[in-house]
Amino acid sequence: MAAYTATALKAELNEKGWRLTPQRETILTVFQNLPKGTHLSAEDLYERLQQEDSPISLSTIYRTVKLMTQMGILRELELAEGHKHYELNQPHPHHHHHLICIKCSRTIEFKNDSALKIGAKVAQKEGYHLLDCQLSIHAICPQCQRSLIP
Amino acid sequence: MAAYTATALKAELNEKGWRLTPQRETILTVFQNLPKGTHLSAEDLYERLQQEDSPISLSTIYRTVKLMTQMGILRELELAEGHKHYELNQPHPHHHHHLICIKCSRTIEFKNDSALKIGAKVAQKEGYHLLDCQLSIHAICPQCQRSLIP
DNA sequence: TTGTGTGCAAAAACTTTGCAAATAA
DNA sequence: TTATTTGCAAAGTTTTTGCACACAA
Repeated sequence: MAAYTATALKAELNEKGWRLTPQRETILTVFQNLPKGTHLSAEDLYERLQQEDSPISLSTIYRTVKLMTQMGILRELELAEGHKHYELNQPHPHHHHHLICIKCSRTIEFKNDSALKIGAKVAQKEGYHLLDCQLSIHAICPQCQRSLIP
Repeated sequence: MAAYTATALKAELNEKGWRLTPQRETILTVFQNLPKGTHLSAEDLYERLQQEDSPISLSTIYRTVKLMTQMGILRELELAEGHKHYELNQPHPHHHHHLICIKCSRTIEFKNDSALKIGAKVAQKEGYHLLDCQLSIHAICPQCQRSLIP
């Protein structure tokens, strides 16, 4: 299941002088066990851990998701107004993009290899080290097109 | 210069029962006169209008950029931590994407027709009404790769 | 004339930070 | 041992909202 083990996480952290803590391991595990298509906000993650009786403070959650995003382990998604969502940053065959309704936030995931290739090419050309590549389509879903509510 | 006139804006607003106000017209003009590659946060726009002696309240600015984004006139960019940036949502030959350094926010714009085409195709297939399509590449720029600061 | 839009101030929502205690290496 | 990490509480930032007045249609 785990594409990325605690051992690998530890190695990568240590390489930069950071440490593997139970909190970091727990958070990684939560994301690895999430059903496909699920993404969590910091608050979601906080509540989920409380319910699972492995509470982690909100500060630590914010610090950890930021760290993991910068390591390329998580990706930060802008799916709805007001807060960010996170999901595992998966490699090629699982990598995907999002079509998002700006009215109701209904989101559809889709895969597209060329978008990913374009991203890799542009990053390489400019000498940037690629972390994540997202094709985000902002649109209005069929239901909201019909709705009269602004 | 203006790809989109005040008259066109008024027509589009009125169609939905909204009104063309001086504030809305001013904000559209600011974006139309922005040099290529410039994007403004709500606060940037607020300060700029103050300096130009056409002050508009922050609330109105937030309300207006949101409205114009939902109309497809502006696009909302997630270029740096903490706040959104806005720019004109321009059609085909001017449409572009962003390569963003997650450490220092250094941003490079690039054009890519296929990314735009993919976006249009996916939206159509799902029956969504397309507003904006952004290929966002999150990466670390050459300078920040060399830097030792975490 | 009438319902929409604005500005103000206050509140809300989300995220970050300082610090002392805990802990991974 | 010692520098990193955590949790807590407080603060910071960005954005939204309620309301009375102004104003576009």
